[in-house]
Amino acid sequence: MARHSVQLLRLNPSSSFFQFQLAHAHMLKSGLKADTHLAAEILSFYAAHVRFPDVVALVLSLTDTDTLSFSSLLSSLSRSPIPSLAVSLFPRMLSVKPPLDPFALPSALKACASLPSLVNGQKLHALAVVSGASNDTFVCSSLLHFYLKCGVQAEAQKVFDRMPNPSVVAYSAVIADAAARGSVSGAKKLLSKMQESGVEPNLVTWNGVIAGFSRSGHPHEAVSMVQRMLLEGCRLDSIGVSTALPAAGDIGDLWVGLQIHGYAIKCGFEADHCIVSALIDMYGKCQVIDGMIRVFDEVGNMDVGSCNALLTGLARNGFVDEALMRFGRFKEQEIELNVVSWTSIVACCAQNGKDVKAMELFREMQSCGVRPNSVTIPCLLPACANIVALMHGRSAHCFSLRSGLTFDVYVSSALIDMYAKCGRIRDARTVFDLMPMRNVVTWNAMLGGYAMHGRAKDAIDLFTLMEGSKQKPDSISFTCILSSCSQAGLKDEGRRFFLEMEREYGIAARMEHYACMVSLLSRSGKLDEAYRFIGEMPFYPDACVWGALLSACRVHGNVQLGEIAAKNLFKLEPHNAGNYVLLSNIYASKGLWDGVDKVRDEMKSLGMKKNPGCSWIEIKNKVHILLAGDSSHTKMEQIVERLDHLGDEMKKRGYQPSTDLALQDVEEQDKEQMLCGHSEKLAVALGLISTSPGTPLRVIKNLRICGDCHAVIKFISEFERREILVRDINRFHLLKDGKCSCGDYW
DNA sequence: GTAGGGTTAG
Repeated sequence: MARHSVQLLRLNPSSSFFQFQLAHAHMLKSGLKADTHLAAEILSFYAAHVRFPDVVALVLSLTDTDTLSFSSLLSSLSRSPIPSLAVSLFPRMLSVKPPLDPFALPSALKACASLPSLVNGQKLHALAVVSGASNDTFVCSSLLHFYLKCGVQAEAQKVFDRMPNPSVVAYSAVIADAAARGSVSGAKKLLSKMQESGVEPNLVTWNGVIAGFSRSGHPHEAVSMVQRMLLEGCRLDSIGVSTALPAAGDIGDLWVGLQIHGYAIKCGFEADHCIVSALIDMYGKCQVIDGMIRVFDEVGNMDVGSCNALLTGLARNGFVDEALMRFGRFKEQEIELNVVSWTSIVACCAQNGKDVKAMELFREMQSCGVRPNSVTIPCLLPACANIVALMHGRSAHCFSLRSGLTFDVYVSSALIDMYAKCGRIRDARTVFDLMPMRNVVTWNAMLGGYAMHGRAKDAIDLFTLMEGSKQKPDSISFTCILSSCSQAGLKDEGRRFFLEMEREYGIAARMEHYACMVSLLSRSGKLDEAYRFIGEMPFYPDACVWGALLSACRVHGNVQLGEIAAKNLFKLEPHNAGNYVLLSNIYASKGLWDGVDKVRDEMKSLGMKKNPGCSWIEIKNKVHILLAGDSSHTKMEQIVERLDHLGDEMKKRGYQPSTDLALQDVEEQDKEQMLCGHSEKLAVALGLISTSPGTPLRVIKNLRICGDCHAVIKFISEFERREILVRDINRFHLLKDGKCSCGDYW
């Protein structure tokens, strides 16, 4: 087709999309040398109609692109939702003569930064150097931004250092980056240096440093920066307002928050979606529920961001049902809920004991077509871990693998924790070993897993590995290793770690470290030493410390120290019935029934009831709950029958029930009956009758496993040839062939 | 026609 026939198409801005496509098609088919005028017309049409892929297709099809303005093309493509399209034009851009339009580089770098694509950006950097453009202010600040975005701070620093007179933009970028890395002094020094060299910070500088401090956990610094910018004559713009509000919320200073709110109203910023969300968030963090709801209700059109902020604010303040109710209403109103909305509601449930609901919502979000991301998974997994829903946890693992989320440290750390808490310590270790990057949370999850499982040797080996790695142990790592030593009765090792913590790592011992040491000493029989240790603490011991001593007194039958520990606990935790029960058990084990009576009377007069024992067991993807002495389960008759049968078998083998563990002073036979009703035994029996022979069982209990149940389940593991895993409040017991992984030391 | 800053989920 001849050129004139194309022109016959008479393109003008009001031509239809079809006409433009037709012209494009003719150009391709006729193999015409580019008619730059026509091409430019088609290009601008495509760009104006957000048809960016068509733009690229057209440019790539042109044979003569000499006079094409790559800088304007790249500029619009780099700001498009698909910046990779800009990158796809690079080869063509480099082949034209003259090779480089000086205005094209910054846009091209912007595209590389937003992807981000380190390799392509580095090529552009090289090109800038070769073509002598590397001293250009625009090119330098683009390079700076690109390297910071790719996380290559050293390169960014080099670019900055080579700038003879850094611009405001360059200063702003490095200052914001220092602030975001949490370097308060670094950011402030740069700010001073900038002002000394005669460059005044502008709104972007201030907003950047405020956002950096706020996100890096320095909200006080962020707020003081707001005050400083005001003193220096800068006023907050709408972006500044939405940046400053989360910081005000984080320091919980309602007065600051109210002032910013008032200012926002004065400026007429109330309609800004980001500001509305930030306001709701601020009121939520300051626990001003009515303020939060008022802001939400006053916005005319519903924005997902403000809905999400409201859900989080409600959850944060314990209004879980209200959050669920609102969430349901948002769905009915057909608000386009996004991944943040779903993650918020999953987190809300998981953090407030609604574990099953959290898992249901996780499934629902997927069926609504919303893809969970690297934040959703760590929010969900603790719910699976809590109720040992291994199948659900595993399916979240599969999802993460398929979506490439396991590379995220938070996802994998949460997986380690989930597997460990579901009794799959080896799976936890596999996840750990496969991780390309680990942070302190990862190491602690694995160490904590070993501690829970009583695998002291593995914990010590891993701890040694950690000491030799780049990641140094923190206070929590030491809690894990001390707890491992305490579980296994490794007195000398525990002492060594305790000393090493302060001497070599400069970590001051906290309450939980003392509690571990007290537990370590007292449970290995050194009760007096443990008591002396408490006396030498640099601060007042809390309930965990006394609790460790009290439970060791029960194991060793030490009445005198038990009474001292209990007396302190009654003062610290007047409403915790568990402490009364423990003391009573100590008396009962020594046949001191007067003491038992006294404790029972005291409990009665204080209106206290024993916390009921409760166990969970997952059978075929369904979680069953069993309460001590509760006969409401539909299969209770069969459960009791099975336990009776097992009891007979045990008696035949000379087994004696350990009756000293029952709370009350009752007839021997009744005591035996009561022990039968413990929830962990009921759960195990339910597992036995509901699964095929040989299936391993996993049970969780809300309290410490009772000594009699421990003995009975050990027997069951051998008699029924079952591997039974019991997770109690403190640790795991893996019962197999009549033996327990805890070595009867717990 | 070229560079920089915002809310809500861990």
